[in-house]
Parts: sequence; C-alpha cells; structure tokens
Amino acid sequence: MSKKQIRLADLAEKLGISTATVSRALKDYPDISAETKRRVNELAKELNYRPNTLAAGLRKSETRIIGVIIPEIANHFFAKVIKGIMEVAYREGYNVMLCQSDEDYEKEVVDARALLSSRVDGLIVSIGNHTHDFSHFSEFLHAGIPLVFFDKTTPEIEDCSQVIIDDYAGAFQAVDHLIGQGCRRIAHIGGSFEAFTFQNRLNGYKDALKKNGIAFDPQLVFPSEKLTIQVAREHAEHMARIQPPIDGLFAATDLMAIGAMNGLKSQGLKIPQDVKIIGFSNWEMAEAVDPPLSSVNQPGYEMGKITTEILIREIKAEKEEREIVYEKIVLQTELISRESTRK
Amino acid sequence: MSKKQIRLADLAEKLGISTATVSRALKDYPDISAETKRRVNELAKELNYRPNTLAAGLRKSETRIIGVIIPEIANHFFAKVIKGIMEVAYREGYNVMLCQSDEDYEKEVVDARALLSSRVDGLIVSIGNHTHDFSHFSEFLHAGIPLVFFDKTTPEIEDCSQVIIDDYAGAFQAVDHLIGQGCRRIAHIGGSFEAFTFQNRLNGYKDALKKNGIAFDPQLVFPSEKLTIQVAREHAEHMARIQPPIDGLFAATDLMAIGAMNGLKSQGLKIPQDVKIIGFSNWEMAEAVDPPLSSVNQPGYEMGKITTEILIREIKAEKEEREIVYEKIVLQTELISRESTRK
DNA sequence: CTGAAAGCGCTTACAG
DNA sequence: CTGAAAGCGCTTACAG
Repeated sequence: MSKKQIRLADLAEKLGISTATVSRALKDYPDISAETKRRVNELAKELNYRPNTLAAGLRKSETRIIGVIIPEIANHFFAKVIKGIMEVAYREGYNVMLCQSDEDYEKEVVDARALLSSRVDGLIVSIGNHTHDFSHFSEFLHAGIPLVFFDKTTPEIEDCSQVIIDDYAGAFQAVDHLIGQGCRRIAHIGGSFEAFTFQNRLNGYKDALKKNGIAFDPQLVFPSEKLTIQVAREHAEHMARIQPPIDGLFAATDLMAIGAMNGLKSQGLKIPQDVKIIGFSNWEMAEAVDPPLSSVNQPGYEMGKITTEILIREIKAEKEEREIVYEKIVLQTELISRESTRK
Repeated sequence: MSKKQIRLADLAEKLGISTATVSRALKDYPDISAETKRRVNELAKELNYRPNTLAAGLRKSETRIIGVIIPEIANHFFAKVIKGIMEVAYREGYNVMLCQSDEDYEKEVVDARALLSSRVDGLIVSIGNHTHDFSHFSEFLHAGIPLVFFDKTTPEIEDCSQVIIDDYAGAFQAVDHLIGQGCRRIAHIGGSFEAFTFQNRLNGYKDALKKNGIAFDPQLVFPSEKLTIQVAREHAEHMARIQPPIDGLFAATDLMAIGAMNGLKSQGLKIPQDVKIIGFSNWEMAEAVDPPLSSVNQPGYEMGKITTEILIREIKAEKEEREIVYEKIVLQTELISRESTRK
C-alpha cells in the first residue's frame, strides 16, 4: 500500500497526456474532448484521486477556508451559532477552521495570526470580553480578507459587517415583563460588564425599571466573571437574605437563571410565588427545568447562518473586486413566557 | 493600504539578502549571524509578516491541521470533546478543521474527502449512526494519515487507535443501582441501536436485569432515532400507562432522562417516589433539574484530550517513520447518585 | 482540442 | 555565514 497520494502528474503519466489537460478535464472545461474527460475521470475514480487543495489554493490565492474565533465552544449559544456557520459553509463548499479564545486576549491574538497564516478566505469572530485592542483583527481587513463580527462586537472597527441581537431591547422586554407580572424588587445577575452584550442587558434592565418608576438599587446587581450554575447559586443564596426581599430576578443567561432558581429554592423560596425569574437565551433546557423558565429567545443558529452568508457574499465581492457594502444586522429577540414568571 | 500580504521575498528584497537567509533567520537557525536575525525579525515585525503556512505546508508536506468529524456539534457531550481536542491542538501548535456529519452518511463521506484534500496531518472521528461502509476512512490510512476514533467506533478498521468509554459497564452500573434502590420494573429509553454505543448500553441494561433475576420485557424498551426532550416526553407519557406500572427508568442520555422526567411528572407521577430515573453523560444540567438527576459520568473533555494526544503522537511517529502502536483506551464511567434515584 | 511553461510562497540540500 | 536553485502540486495565459 503506497503511502503517497496520487497527484495530477500521476494521472497524466498513466494516460500519456499533460497535467494541464488532466486538470481541465477534471474541472469539466468545455474545450476538452468528451473522450478525454471520460478517461481522466475514470482513472481518477479508480485511483481515488483527491486533489491537493493546498496546492490549488497557493496557486489561486484562495483556500476556501473560513476561520472562526469564539470565546467558548462548550456553551450552548455558541455551539448553535457554530452549527449555523458550518451548515452554510458546507452548502457553499467552504471548510471551517475553528479556534477557541477561552476569553483570553493573548490566545485570541495567537489564533487570529494562525488563521491569517492559514490564509483563510474570511473570518468570523465573537470578541472576547477582555479584548480592548483590535489590531489583530484589522490586519485581516488590511490584507483584504473579509471579517464579520457576531454577538460580541466593537464600534472600533468600522470596515466590516456585524450580526448582533438587540441585547438592550431583549433585557428591557424581560424586565418590563417581570414588572407586568407584579415584581417591584428585581435583582439582576449579569456577565462581565466589560462586554457590550452584558453592558447592554444591564442598561435594558435599568431603563425598564426607570420607565416603570422603580428606583435602581445597585445592591441588586450581581456581575459575574464566570457564568456557571455554581456562581449563580451562590449569588442566589446571598440574594435570599436581602431586605426588603426581592420578588423578581433577571439573569443574563439561562444557565445563571437556573443556578439561581436552585439557590433560591434551596433557601425555601417558591418560584414563581415568592420570586419570579427570567433568563436570557432560551436554550433547550429552559423548558425542562421546574418550573419551566421564562426567557428571551436569542436565535443563535440563525445568527450563525446569517453571519456566514454575509461573509461569503463579501468574499465573493472581494474576489470580483466589487465594492463591499458593510451590513449591521440586528436580530430581534422574543420574550418566551413560562411558569417561572407566572402571576 | 496594500491588499497584498508581505512575502518572504519582500523582506529579502528590502534587506538585500536572499529568501533562504530570511527563512532561516526567522526560524532561528544556528548558522545565521545574530545581526542578520535581528534585522530580519525587526522588519518582519514592522511589516506584520505572517508566513504563508499553505506554501510551507506544500513544501514540507505537513499542514499542522487536525481534521475532526463529529455527528452533531450542538450536543453537550461532543462540545466538551471538541473543547478537549482544541486545547491539546492549540498547545501543540495545530489548527483544527471541524466538520459536522449531521448523522448523514453521504455528508460524512464528503467531509472526509474534503479533509483528505486539505491534507490534514491527522483525523479524529466519531462515526455516524448509519455508517456501515468505512472506505472513506481507510483512505486516510492508505495515505499514511493517522486516524483516531472516539466514542462511536467500528471493529472493521483495525489500523488505528480508539478512545471509548465502557458503555456496557456504565449502563450495567446504572441499572444495577436502580435495582439496588428497589426498582423491579425498569424501562429503558435508548438511542439508535444501529450505533454500538447504544447497543452496548442496551446490553448493559439487559445483563444487569439478568444478574438480578429480573426478566427482560421488550415492551419496556424505547429506541429513539432523535434524542430530543420532546421525543422523551412522548415516550414517558406512553410509559405512564404501562401495566404493571414501571418503577424505574434508565435513559441513554441525560437529555432524554430529563424529557422523560417532565413527561412522567406531567402524568402525576412522583420522582423518585413512584419512578426512579437515571441518565447517562452527567452533563451540567443534571444537577440543576428538579429533582437532581442521577447519571453515569462520561468524561467528554478528557476523551477529547486523550484522543488528540494519541493522534499527535501518531503524527510524529509517522513523520519519523517509526512504528505506530495502536491503542485502545477505554475510559471508565462513574455512577453519580442524586435525588432522582433516592430510596 | 492539447501542451509547455511559468508561478503561487515557501524550505532545504548543496555549494562556496 | 549566505545564496542559487530545485521543487512541493496545482492552475492558467499563451501558443499552436
């Protein structure tokens, strides 16, 4: 069993024709005779010829690889986004090179450089919470490689498209809903406020309070660096002791909402009778917990698809040297009301 | 702003030296003068030189890319495995090209070919449930590209390593535990029995019954093509009507266990008083549902790490033309007992 | 309808 | 300590 892979040259030699002709025959160029095409394709199939896309890529300066940098893969929202990305990429004939920045700025930089060195045709990024310098991303734009941000983005880079959700409106909706259900003392578990998404959710929370004439109380806000069930549970145990007692909770992720729900229940509080809870993301588990969790739907899968569609459109435009029109897509959230906020 | 990326030749020209010297200086070859190295590195940094790894890969016949094919990315177990894969890959300086087969045989074949064409240095695969022909994988071995299977594997390909868990033992443990807690009529929700993993879990279930002198009753087994909460809930609603009534349930995934828990609760059954439930995987949510779900821990993250470590070891061995010793690693599962199976 | 030749951007054996 | 040259496996403009 040979350890070498078949090359165009091997096919050419066996058929007694040039590599140029073999190359064209495989691509079904119109000016190659039907008979030649038949012979070439037959042999290619017989020998399991797999074209070396690196070589082709080097020659054509296109790799048909899309680079993706996300902070954390084992997160249901990002997993859904990646699923959307991969489906569109597959459909359009692109491969996906995936990097996880781990919310680590240095790693994000290293990943970005590796993808640049891999000469990806385009890049999709959700920026890490602690990233405040973006030159590792602007390098792509200088090199003419399209870049689309989703979810976590920055106003500092202008020459690129972005796909986000309306975090502010979603949070506003959520808190307005709680108030509509009778809550007056509403706590908020947020993520790192360094990140725009969590900053926006906090602002939506504040403005919904204000609109309803409820004073903002900073001691009801719990920022969390790590968004784990455990952290949320600890917050909740603290929350249960606040006086006057809280009667509502808006958590910036469903996972935190569920952790807090457990924590509050373990302190003897009843959901929704004593405290009504709403999360953010509406992932699969929200309806499976007890009581089912109200949430704000965040369409991750659609986000991944749209982001990739825009990116591929820009890759094509760049190749054909057409002007790229940058888009800013704001996906709407949707309030999903379940037991956990019932009156 | 130029749209072309800097090449080795650009650096060489500006410095008035050859590309060979620049190449060696950047790699810190010992026989290049310190002064030349300094000048090269300085200019490379100033111009943001990013070596084209395609070109280097073509020349060296190594891409430092690991290909990964998994059935479904938005699945917590696989997401954890990928996380493990990416961490080791990053540490060892490899990029990861990820493909999702979607439990679709045709797509799996297309993905495998694309990765072969990308000349990945190694491949990691979890085989789809409906795959019964494996020639798209053996092509890698013929080409001298190491391949490691994890979780879903096949005895039909011998020249490769695999990392699996002991599904049989895990299932046996789970059902034995239920019996120990007093259950005698134990239902089983399984996945597609085409897949070895689910077949093995079924066998563990059967043998645990047998060991404890309980007759196997086929009407208590619910195979499921789609492993969703909804499907599990429907099964549960059916289960609730079985006579004599069930008093235990072993579900082949936590998601199914949780769906079934909801279904049974909605039929007025109490968990664990009327029916004790145990799942499989022990993902984050298991301890967050009400009552907390007993489960069999399946170490996905470790699985991803070990798989990748083995693969990289084999890539190195292949490159150095050393003999590769194939390994079969069976990770042990662990029973996690929580409220849902309390006596 | 087909081929010879150049070139994509690197690396490395060979020579000096 | 450095350089000239070949070559990795393709594609494509040019020529016939």
